[in-house]
Amino acid sequence: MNNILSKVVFDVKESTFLKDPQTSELGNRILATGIDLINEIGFDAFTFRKLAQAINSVEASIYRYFESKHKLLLYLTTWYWSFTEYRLEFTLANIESPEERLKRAILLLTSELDESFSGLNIDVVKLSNIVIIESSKAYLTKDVDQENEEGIFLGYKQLVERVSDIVLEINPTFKYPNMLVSTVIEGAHNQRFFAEHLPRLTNQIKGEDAICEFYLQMIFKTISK
Amino acid sequence: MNNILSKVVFDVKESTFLKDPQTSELGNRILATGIDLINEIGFDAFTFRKLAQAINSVEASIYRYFESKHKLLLYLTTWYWSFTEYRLEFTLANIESPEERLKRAILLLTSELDESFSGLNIDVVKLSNIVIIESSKAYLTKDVDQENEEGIFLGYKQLVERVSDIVLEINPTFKYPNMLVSTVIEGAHNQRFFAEHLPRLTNQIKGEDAICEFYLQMIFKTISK
DNA sequence: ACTTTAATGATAGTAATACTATTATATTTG
DNA sequence: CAAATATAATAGTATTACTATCATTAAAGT
Repeated sequence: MNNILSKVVFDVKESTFLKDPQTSELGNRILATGIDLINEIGFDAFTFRKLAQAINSVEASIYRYFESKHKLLLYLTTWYWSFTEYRLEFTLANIESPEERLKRAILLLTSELDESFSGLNIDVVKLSNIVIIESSKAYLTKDVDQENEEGIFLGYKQLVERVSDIVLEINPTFKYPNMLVSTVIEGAHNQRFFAEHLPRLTNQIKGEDAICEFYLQMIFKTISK
Repeated sequence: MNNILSKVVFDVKESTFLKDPQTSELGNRILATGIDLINEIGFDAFTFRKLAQAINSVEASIYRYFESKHKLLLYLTTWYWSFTEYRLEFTLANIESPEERLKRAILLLTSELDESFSGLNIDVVKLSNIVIIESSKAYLTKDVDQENEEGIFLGYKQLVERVSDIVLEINPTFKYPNMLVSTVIEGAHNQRFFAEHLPRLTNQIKGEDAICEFYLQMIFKTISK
């Protein structure tokens, strides 16, 4: 799907930015180098001052795009969900069997992103690592309710509901589709993190992607009648 | 189990504190009021200055107990895991059937803590809310590896492995017991948070604790042959 | 009772963070 | 060519996350 991507714009809620960073060169540098830097030093140690230095600019200029580093994180995660939903639609296109659709969806949501996508100024491999480690910090705050009202999490909810709908196609009486899907998405992030840093909390099996395998089994068994 | 608790000491790794807060009056005030304050304003807005004011003391005194607010969070979460493991052993005592043991374990890990436990100077209901919202921030940092080496997450791993062992009793060929259990623990936290703040990511069903029900079903179906 | 020690309080200070404001300069657009 | 816009440069503020020093008080040892 590589070169199609240059023609696609991924939705990001306007309330995450003051000025759309994709519309200027500086804005794009903020995104690209921001992703690099967060990846390298972690979101907690990341500051706009450090980012400004890395792009040979100044703090004040970055603040014209983003109110705070938290808003930048929201921007990046919502961009990622929009990107993921787009990939999902591609993956599901022309597939009829709901079981096959669900399988493909779960694989997409749980596997490691390692392909590079040309035509994007955003390094999605690095971004997906940021999402694994930092995205929960985007909502685990005292501002969730406010930000939720502003619609910031709409993309994430849509993604969850899209997959939930496939679950319901397979088993219309299953009572917890959203719970199942959000458990899988967040769980897969956690397990990737555990595999690298706290391996006793997970299981790694040589020659297979245990995380994908586990969640595939889990989801199909759980929704079976 | 109420009054037994006053005789029990829960393990907390020494590397989380400089001076054991449970051994002094000020230390205990730091814990009790710290929990209140984190609960109220959230960990991000929480500072030692604010805590010092709340207990009529000074920042410097708190720093004699904890190196940083992050270490205090580690202290609280490891205390909580130790407390949870203790409750788990109580809940499983004298129960033989592994299915019943697993059921009880899952209920304990996924249900809301709302009983109060006398004989403790720590408000475990508030602490469990902190664990739901903030505990993942304790490990989602660049210091995990270091802190893991210091043994800080041992209690959590033990808890996971204890429940994993029951899973293996029921199905010795199941390949992903730790993954399953850590998915349930972290998932239950997420779902409690979603139920309150991002309800479209979960499913709520009148008259039942959907979170417990879901994870019970999920776990038993997933490990079935 | 007297002395040492330990624990806390009071105060001060530093470097970094998370911003806001102002002005100057360069670039684009109408 | 004028007006608007974007960025850079500089400065400044309040808060955070600490560290250091010294005085006071309380407890413990002899």
